[in-house]
Amino acid sequence: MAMPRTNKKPATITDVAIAAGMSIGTVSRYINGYEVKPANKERIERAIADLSFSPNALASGMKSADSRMVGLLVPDYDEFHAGLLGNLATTLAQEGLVTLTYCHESNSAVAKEAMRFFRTHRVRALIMSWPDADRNDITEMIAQGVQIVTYDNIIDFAGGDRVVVNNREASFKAVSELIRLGHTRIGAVTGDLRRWTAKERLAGWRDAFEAANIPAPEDLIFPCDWYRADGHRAMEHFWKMDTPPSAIFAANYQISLGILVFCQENDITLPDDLSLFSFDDVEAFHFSTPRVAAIGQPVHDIAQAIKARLLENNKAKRPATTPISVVDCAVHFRESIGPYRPKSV
Amino acid sequence: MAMPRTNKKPATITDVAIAAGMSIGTVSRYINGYEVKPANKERIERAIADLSFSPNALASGMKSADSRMVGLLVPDYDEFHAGLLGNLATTLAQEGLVTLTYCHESNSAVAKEAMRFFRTHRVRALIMSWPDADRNDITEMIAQGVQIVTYDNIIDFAGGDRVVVNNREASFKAVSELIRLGHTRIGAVTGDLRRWTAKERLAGWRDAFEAANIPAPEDLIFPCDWYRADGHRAMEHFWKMDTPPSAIFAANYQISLGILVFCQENDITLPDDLSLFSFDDVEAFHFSTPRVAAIGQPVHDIAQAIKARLLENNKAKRPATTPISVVDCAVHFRESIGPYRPKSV
DNA sequence: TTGTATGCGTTATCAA
DNA sequence: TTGATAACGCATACAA
Repeated sequence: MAMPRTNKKPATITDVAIAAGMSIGTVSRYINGYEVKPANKERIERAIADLSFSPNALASGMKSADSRMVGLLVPDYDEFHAGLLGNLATTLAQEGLVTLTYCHESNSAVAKEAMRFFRTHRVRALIMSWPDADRNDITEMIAQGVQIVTYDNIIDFAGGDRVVVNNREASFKAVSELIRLGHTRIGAVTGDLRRWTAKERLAGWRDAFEAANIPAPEDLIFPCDWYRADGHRAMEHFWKMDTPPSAIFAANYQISLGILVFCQENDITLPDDLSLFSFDDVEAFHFSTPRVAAIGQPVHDIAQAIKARLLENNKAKRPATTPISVVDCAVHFRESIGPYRPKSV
Repeated sequence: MAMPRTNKKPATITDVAIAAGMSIGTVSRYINGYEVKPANKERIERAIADLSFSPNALASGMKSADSRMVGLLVPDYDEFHAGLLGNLATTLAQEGLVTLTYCHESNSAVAKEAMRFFRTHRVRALIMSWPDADRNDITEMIAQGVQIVTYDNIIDFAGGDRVVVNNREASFKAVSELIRLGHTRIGAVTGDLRRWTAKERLAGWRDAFEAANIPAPEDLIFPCDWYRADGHRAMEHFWKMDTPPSAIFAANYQISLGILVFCQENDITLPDDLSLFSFDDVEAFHFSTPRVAAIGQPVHDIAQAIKARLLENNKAKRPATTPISVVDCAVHFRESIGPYRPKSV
């Protein structure tokens, strides 16, 4: 029922002090966990309950010049980033930290606006996956003591922390398994090769061939963007080749979904006609037939690593021992990969 | 590189005023969009750029008693809620509003903490899906002028706005289609029947039978919780029956996934052995074989409806014309449903 | 159109 | 251990 808004103003610390019959200093100290006389403590607690007082985080943040907020800037609210956000927000809340989110959609203007937003809100730290971030914004924030943590991205500015997964090694394992299964024509749908992650994942693909002493099929590298349409386009391209790949390594899950769509449309059966290994493990891969082999990024561990960085740097005020944390991925072999079999014509 | 944090303090509005050679009042007005002399405007703009000043949202929010933050309290960061968050955060950002998130995990203690959190941060509005919310918290917040919007949930307190989807009607359509296909033994895996949404969806199931003049098979109602395990348990139960259902209506996607798992495990083929219609449409349903028929909640529209509520109530300061917005779901018929065929023994 | 001055709810510094 | 008081950065009422 939309009733006229009453706007009873929230009780302030002064109200509490008056109700409890003491100075606001004492109340403030109680709230912040300093020692007060047990008798006073009780009276304060009762006053707080009576007035249903809750401290004003804005005022406290303004005075103490610490907002206790951290920003999270993601390209997208896909399954991975939603999971990251969830884990991060929850774990940071336990430390009394708030998470502000912004989604840049790979759009510079939006990202710029996001930076403005985070600066305006005086976030104490900024966690982001945005390689094109404006250098001026970043350096300005760092100069002001904002901790910058980049996730799975390399930006070479001074003062930032980095958390990454072992992209290269995990990719190596996946592709090596394909090679072990007898595949040599293994396509790589790389994602955006201007990005560090894409480069690393492709490097893992190369490593696998090198380790197996097989020349890497450079003609099967398909550079593109990160989306479904790219996976689909890659398949269109591959399937027109004289010797198409017998297996594919896809650099993220959206690309893989695009590949799956193409396979559906063209009656390509996994793993008989094609083996597929994907970076990123999503729910859809568990319910497709066959289930898709995938490299899972451990969202929980990543969130913990980021948190550790934040606390370490803020609590101890000392430089991190190492500026980069590496988190290991899980590699799941599933039914979408199978032994190489020569193409029946 | 972890360098010693410099902590250069951010420029304040006073700094800007000095640099521009005028009073902070003028600068403040410029920032807030009031008219200033063009000449002054230029000087202010330059000063702001030189100092790379960004206004302190905490201070401004404190002064104006409006944090411009809204809270979002969700049970989970699943595909649906992640989508909602994304849409909401993006659309609200366009209005200069910040979204704070908290996930209660259906846990009272966590939810309680979330309420404390939102009150402390003086959110101007709270969007939530939490039927067990503490009445005292709610009424206190409403009294203080916080707008409460419940999503797809009914809490009967005065002063709240509600946004819901047409659960009952959409369910009716889905089940009617199953009946049209010849099914009469249609199971209902209901989710938590203490919840309004669950009741509504079950009511839609009943409506369909009534409209078809068929007695509803009450023995096929399986009350449970909302998770994968519940869908699995439901199937275990059904499959032991003398006359098991030939079709199933599942009240959310997690339940459906549990059902899919059971079918995989027991070689139950969709739609030959069983038809499945699910509430909630997720990516996994598009990539399973067969694709799962589902009712999609239009996350974008829901976010817009919520936004409309927020703006309406805050801009015009008048009561909403109606306290409840209904958003229509899309009903997708897909290959997981097929004509009834008598069970071959 | 602009300047001045007050106060928002806290924390922190200083004496007591 | 506590009380009084000065900031914190900004918006705004009022005066000019």
